[in-house]
Amino acid sequence: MPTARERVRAELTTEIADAARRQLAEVGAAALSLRAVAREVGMASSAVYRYFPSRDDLLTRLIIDGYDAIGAAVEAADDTAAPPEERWSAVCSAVRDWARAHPHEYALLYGSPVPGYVAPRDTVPAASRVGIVLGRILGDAARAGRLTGDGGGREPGLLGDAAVEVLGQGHPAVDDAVRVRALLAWSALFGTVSFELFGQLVGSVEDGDRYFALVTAELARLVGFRPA
Amino acid sequence: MPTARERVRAELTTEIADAARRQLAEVGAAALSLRAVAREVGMASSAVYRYFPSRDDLLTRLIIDGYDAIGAAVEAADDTAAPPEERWSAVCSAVRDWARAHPHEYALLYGSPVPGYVAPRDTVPAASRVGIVLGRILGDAARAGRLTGDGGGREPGLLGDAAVEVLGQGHPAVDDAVRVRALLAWSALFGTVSFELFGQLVGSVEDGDRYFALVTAELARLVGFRPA
DNA sequence: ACTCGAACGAGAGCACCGCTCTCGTCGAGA
DNA sequence: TCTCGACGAGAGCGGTGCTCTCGTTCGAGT
Repeated sequence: MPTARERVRAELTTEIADAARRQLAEVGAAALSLRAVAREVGMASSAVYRYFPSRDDLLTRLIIDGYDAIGAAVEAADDTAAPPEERWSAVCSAVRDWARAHPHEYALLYGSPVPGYVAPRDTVPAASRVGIVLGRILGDAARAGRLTGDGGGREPGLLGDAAVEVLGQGHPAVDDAVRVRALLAWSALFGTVSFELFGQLVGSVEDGDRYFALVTAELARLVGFRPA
Repeated sequence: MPTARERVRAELTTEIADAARRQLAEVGAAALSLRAVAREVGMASSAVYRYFPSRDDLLTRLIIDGYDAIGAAVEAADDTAAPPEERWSAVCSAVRDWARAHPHEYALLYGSPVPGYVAPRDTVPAASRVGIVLGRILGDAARAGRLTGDGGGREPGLLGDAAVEVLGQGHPAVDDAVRVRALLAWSALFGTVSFELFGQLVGSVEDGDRYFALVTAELARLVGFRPA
């Protein structure tokens, strides 16, 4: 059971993180100032260091929270009773919607890493949640016979254990070629969202919604989902 | 003809930009310090402002130079005499190689935009070079009958004029569905490179070279290139 | 119940940053 | 030759991350 001191410490820690998240949403990660956060919560800047050893640690907290937030949004959007194609497009839309609602947080998660900053191991589980949802859709589709597989096999040394475990595990309809296509679809999804968010498609795409719908359908075809 | 004064001014401008590029390669964009650049070229920091009105203008110069550099690399890698599939994979590899050789520059170009920074119009032509090469490959393939098109048509309001002009123009084998797939392949290419560079694929992909080769082949299939 | 040490908040200070202003110099065109 | 603009240097302003020191306060062990 936590003592009173630990409780108020935890409260203050989340209060600082919340203020930091508000500032992140306003000015972005690179302009996030620990001193301004301290001002917002009414502390001396030096006092914040009792709770976060450095600005990078504060950012790490925001990164983990961000991965958890987009992971939760994606999980909530995945209706496991729906057919794979619909689940796939729902998950894609959830990613895009979350990114558009939280552009600075998205940039912090999937944009250029802050220079000199290396993600601690703590971020890995939270960061995996989106990929795990995709893997679950893939696995369910394979079990339901809704996945067009090559029926090939493993290509040793190509993929890591994490990818194999998440993507289909040992199901015969999911070989390494399918896994590569799934990773490609995942990368393409985030590439598309990033391009839209970072303005790389300005002048080329007029109707972002329609374009994105076509892209998700194309990616579903690539992964191998097929209608019942 | 430029006066001596203009000449030495231009020289000093590029010398500052070169020093900034060196520092960019070392510490990244967010940590790029105008004062440090000034120290490297042996000036007072205030003197640099005679050549670049602000740090953002210096970054803009680096961005334009970066787009030109990756554009030149891609153009050099495109052998117009080769079959479309080979040209496509060569261009993809050129993008990846340039990105791995200049990670901080790549992050500056295709990562999160520096907060508060909006790309001036000057950057657009340089930024378009890579896309133009892709469009040229697509158009050549269509003219040579090496492109599997839907034979559909335009979808008004979906794509911008820039995309239509660069991607296939009016060739019947290139309709808007093909253009969407080309844009998707373009986004997927940069999504893949970004994920590799920013560490999002750590643990999932062991052999980056083989994975990338498979990805480019898959994307070529997606775009519709077919062997002779 | 008391004590002692750890946790805490505040303040001053260091080195650095982007940027502005002023001032002396120097050189090219009128 | 004179003049005015371009130039470089320096000081300075407000901001940053981070450290150190100093009282205070609170809680756990005796």
